[in-house]
Amino acid sequence: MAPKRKPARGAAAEERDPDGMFRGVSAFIVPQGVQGRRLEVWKQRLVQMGGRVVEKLDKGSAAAGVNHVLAMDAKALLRVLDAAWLHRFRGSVVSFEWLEECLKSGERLPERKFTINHEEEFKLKKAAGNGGSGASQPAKRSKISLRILGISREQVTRIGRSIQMQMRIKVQEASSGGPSIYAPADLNRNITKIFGRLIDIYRALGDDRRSFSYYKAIPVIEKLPFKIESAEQVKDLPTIGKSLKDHINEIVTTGKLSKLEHFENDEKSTLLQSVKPLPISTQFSFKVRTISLFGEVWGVGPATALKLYEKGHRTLDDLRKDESLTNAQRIGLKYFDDIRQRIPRHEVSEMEKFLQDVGKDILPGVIIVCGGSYRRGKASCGDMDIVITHPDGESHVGFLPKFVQRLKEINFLREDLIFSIHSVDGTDSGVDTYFGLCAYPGRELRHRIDLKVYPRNRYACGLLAWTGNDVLNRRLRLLADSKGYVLDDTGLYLATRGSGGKHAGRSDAIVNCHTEKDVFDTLGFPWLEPHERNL
DNA sequence: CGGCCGTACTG
DNA sequence: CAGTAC
DNA sequence: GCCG
Repeated sequence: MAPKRKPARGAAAEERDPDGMFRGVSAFIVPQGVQGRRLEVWKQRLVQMGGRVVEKLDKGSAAAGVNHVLAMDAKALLRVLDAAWLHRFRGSVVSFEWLEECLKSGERLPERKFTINHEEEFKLKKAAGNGGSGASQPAKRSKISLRILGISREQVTRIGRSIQMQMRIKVQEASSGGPSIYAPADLNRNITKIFGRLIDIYRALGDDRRSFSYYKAIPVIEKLPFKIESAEQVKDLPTIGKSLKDHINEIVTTGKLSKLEHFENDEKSTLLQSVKPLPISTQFSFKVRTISLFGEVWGVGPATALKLYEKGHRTLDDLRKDESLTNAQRIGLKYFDDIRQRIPRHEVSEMEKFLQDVGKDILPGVIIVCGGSYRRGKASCGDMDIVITHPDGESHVGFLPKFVQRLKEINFLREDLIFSIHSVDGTDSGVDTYFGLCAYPGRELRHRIDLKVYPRNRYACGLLAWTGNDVLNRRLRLLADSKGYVLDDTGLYLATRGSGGKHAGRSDAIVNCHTEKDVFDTLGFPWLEPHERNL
């Protein structure tokens, strides 16, 4: 991210003493509970005396060198910043009193006495009302024995599943004890629920970009410690622009969103609408739902889902009869219900161990790690992402085929989706890939599993990419790009830009990164433990 | 207004 | 190549 | 959809 600092407005008029008492202070100011006029004066003073005011806090990443957060009190503070962020924040969090006293006395007073105890306030709030959630995640290896027969068969509504599942998980994790860090719960469900539906609708229609905009807004809204009652409270939140603000306004005033009603009731509002003048009816909701359902089949995306719908298919059973499906799609269909089931963490843990045992038998020293949401500490996983390498840098070659074969022999791997080998010929950076279905030993229920084998010198980037989450991946890649690199799961490269502007390509040589930390360091991104990568 | 991660497999 | 997936 |  290009470090664009915005000089505090008005500071230009006065001159600035870089050695003033606020030298080194880089502050974000929570503008609540204080008059704007007064605020401006403070900002001005701060800057005049060597400080810096950061106007916008880019949450998620460590906000551009901010080392002070100033607020009226804990309450105001938590209105704007979420507890999790504050918990991670290493600088001082002090009340405006500090600023006032410093200005009054003319010297920089110790900050200790003015520290805002937000942790305490948060706990109080939590105890008082809605249950907060713990960002606990220790996730030690649970040595639970395997004879657990029941598989939770919660019937997830087809529509809105992704969001709901995310929430469910969050709640699940929350219930384990530990120091309470983390954000509030359900307030504003009225809004996020509707956005969740929009996400699915737009995704089903193939408008991923738009879908993603709603997707990004949800966590931002969820983190708010209060119930939104007016669009005003939300107007300059990141990810919430004109349109979303209007949506929120409508939802909080009328309780619903006409746009969504349209989508669900009225055919004519569709984006996919072609020439035919379809009769107004409740068909759209049905169509969206159906397309959305089809799109949940592995290998079926928006385009294919639409084609299938227009062919007249309406149910998954209809699809089963269709001849045009690819191999993988057929498998996805056959095990549709299986794949949908989430895998309890302890089972993933056992399967990881199992894979390690089988692996080292074939190739001593082989490193096999389960990445994905499992590595990020989640309580349950949608699939398993297995990342593999070997310390010696060469004997990983040819491992995957043997591994897969063995895993099939012992009935762990069941169906193939994709299988490609490059370690031998050296193409694709020598990365071998297998996507398929597996079953927990002794069961038939299928799970999605991905196996990726990397040469040791590319392993760090592979592990990083396959641990995710996708938001972090995107952020890192963007950051890499801004710093003249190209990052993907096979390595970190020096970008070779053509004479023009755009990314022309990348150098052949990878920047040496032995560990994930090396990648973070090279990019200048603050290190995040795997469990901190749930952005 | 254009960009929105970057790359590989399938058919 | 478009579509899909990660 | 949002952002610069």
